[in-house]
Amino acid sequence: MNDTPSSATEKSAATRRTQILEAAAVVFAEKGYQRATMKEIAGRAGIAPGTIYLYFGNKREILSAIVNETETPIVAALLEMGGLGDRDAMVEMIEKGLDITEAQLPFNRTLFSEVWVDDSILEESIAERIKQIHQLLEKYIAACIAAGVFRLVDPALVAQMVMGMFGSLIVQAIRGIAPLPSPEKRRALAEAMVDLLLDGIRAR
Amino acid sequence: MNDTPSSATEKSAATRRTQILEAAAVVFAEKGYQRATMKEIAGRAGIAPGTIYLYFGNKREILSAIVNETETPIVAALLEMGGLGDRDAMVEMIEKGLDITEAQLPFNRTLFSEVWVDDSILEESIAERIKQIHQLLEKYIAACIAAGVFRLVDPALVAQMVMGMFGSLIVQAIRGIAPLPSPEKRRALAEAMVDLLLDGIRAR
Amino acid sequence: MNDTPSSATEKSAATRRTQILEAAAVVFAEKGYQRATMKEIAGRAGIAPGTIYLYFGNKREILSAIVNETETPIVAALLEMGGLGDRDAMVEMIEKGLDITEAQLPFNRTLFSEVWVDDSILEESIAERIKQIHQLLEKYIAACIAAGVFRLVDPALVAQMVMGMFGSLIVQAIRGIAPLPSPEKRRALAEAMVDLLLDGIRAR
Amino acid sequence: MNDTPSSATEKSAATRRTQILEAAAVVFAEKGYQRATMKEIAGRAGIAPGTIYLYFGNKREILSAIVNETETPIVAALLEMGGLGDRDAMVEMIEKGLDITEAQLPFNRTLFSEVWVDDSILEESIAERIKQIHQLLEKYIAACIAAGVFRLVDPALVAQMVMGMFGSLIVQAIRGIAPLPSPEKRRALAEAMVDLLLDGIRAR
DNA sequence: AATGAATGAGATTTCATTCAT
DNA sequence: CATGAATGAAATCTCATTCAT
Repeated sequence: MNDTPSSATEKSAATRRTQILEAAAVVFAEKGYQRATMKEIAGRAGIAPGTIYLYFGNKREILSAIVNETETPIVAALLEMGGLGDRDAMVEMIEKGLDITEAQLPFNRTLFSEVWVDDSILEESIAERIKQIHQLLEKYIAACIAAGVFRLVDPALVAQMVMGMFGSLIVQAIRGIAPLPSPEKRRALAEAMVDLLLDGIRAR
Repeated sequence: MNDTPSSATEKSAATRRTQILEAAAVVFAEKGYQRATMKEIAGRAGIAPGTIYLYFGNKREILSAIVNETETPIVAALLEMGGLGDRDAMVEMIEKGLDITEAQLPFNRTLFSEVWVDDSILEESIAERIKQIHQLLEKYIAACIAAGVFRLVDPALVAQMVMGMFGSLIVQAIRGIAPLPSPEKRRALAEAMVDLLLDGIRAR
Repeated sequence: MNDTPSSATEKSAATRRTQILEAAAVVFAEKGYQRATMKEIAGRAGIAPGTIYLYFGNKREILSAIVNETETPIVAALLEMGGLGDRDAMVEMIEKGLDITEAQLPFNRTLFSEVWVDDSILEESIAERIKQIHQLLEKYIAACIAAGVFRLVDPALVAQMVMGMFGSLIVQAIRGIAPLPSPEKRRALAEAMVDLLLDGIRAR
Repeated sequence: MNDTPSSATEKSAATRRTQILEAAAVVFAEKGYQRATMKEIAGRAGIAPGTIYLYFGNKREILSAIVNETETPIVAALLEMGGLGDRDAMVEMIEKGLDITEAQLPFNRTLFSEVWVDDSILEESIAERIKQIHQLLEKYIAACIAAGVFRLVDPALVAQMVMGMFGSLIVQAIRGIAPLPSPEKRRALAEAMVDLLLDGIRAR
């Protein structure tokens, strides 16, 4: 029988593509899009530079692929969220968001490095997703208000605030300033966040 | 052998430095650090590329200078904040923050484009400032709790949330997705943010 | 482990070679030698790139083969030409030359694109043929002079002029500036050319 | 006073441009456009590769510049030609054409190597010139016919034949197969060509 | 014999940096 | 001090050729 696939040769086309995307995501995350070189991406993927061009037309296309082909499970999670204004549902939602965030760290780091200055990618993909999340949140909040569970606030503003809260966590983690809390502590964090959001900070 | 200052070209060393920094900040903001060329910076500053090297050792040094020499009036503003848990003081603080944010948009955009992937600059300067702001906020919140104006929350968490809320506004403005609200509307926004923070969203 | 010839893929070695040469001639004609890629040649031939190397050592060898293995029916035609100084024979010859020229357009275009700068191929093959044609023409003209049908002119010069006349037609057709005249008009053109050559343009 | 400019530094912008064009013309003529490398052009011009890009946007632009900025004194010569059907005028014209041809050999060789497969350049510039020459010749011939000096021939056909005659000389010289005749012999050649054209080859 | 994915040398082009003026 | 032409290292991308299957 054959020996275990040890070299780059033994990969299907789909696998090779993924292999390149994964290597690129890592390098982009480390160096940023501009500083990342095709040579380094190839090296990290264990293939020759030219090989990349069998799967992607150019460097930019790799970035697009990363952006477009990476799933956003956060959206799926939001869609499934039930229980209007239910504290437990919200806590679980936030906790799930933290888990997803951790899984997507390299992806997010890539985004922030280059997409930031590339309007075409931003407009096409990222903005779209952010808007989607924003709208889902807004709708949920509006529904809670209609149901009398939340008081009369501006749903758009609250949605943005919630995303900002999340963003601050992501940014820190991406930048390595502070790691995301360990899985065990995430429930506590999620509860604190939800309580803050629900009841504010004013003493009563 | 000529000596009489004949044109507006005559500048003191300090002025010339500033002139370069301002031009660079604009170009960095538009193109990102990597895509910005020394030629364009020089062009925008109205001088020759070679001249830049009389004032800065290399391109990176210009970025460092921008980061390090740009003031952060937000810190000063925080230090002056009085009135523990006073709604009006908080509203005014937030409003002032929005004004400062607008004034610093190009600077912030520069940061996000490159500093993001440059640990040396980040660690040295940016993180320092962010921590400073964070600590000031945290201290203020802790004081409010001690004074019995805020209920017993985690000051660090609240500080981070507040910064995240702000961040979400800044990010949108930097990216041009949505402009900052006009000065007239800022007070209303600030009030909504403060009320949200103080009382939460739960109906009562 | 399959073996039964199942498709039209089965070709004898000679046929496969020809198949490649034909595909290459077309691609060379369209793109020029340098711009033509092995992949495109393979694609046009309906085979894989690697297969080409079973029949040719490298790209250049394909070009050589095209040049060397393509017949020059013009030479055969010249050899058969009879009737010293006979207008009809000359007209028919020229007409035949036009037909052959049309049939060889892709081949000629290939030559002009690359052989032009490749002395080895030029010297080996092309120059040889041109000289051959030149000499046949020269000999014919000399014979006509000896027979008293042509006046005393320099046979070499006339041969070159005749080839130049032809060349001007070929070049235009190759370059697509003006198509070769339609078969019906070719006789008229051939007659005009022959009359021009025989009697010149001076009014008498 | 200063020593004679020995290095590449001592050139005005216009001279540097010309210097690059001349080097490129030589390399293009030797290798053809595709095979010519920027590195070699730079080497031949005695400058660094990057310097070329201070004067030309890309490789193709160099070719265009050669094509467009090279004069065609042949047109000027044709315009000045007097004496309808006058043998001496025609002889002188042809002789001048041979001189010009020699002076433009590298330029012409460049054209043939690449322009051949580049329709954009061909259409824009070359075809234009060829047509111009063709029309001037045609007009001249038509005038001679009208004046009764030439018999009733197709002016377009004769123009094309004349250009073909010339072309055959040029091609040989460009390819190095046979040099152009020495200046002393050019008058004899020109006379032979004119006589051939005027009186044909038929014995009388 | 045939395949076609992989290779990697080499080409074009960019741009931070230098230095003679 | 200031200039800006020149540099040349380095990046992206192409494609003839190889070779395991």
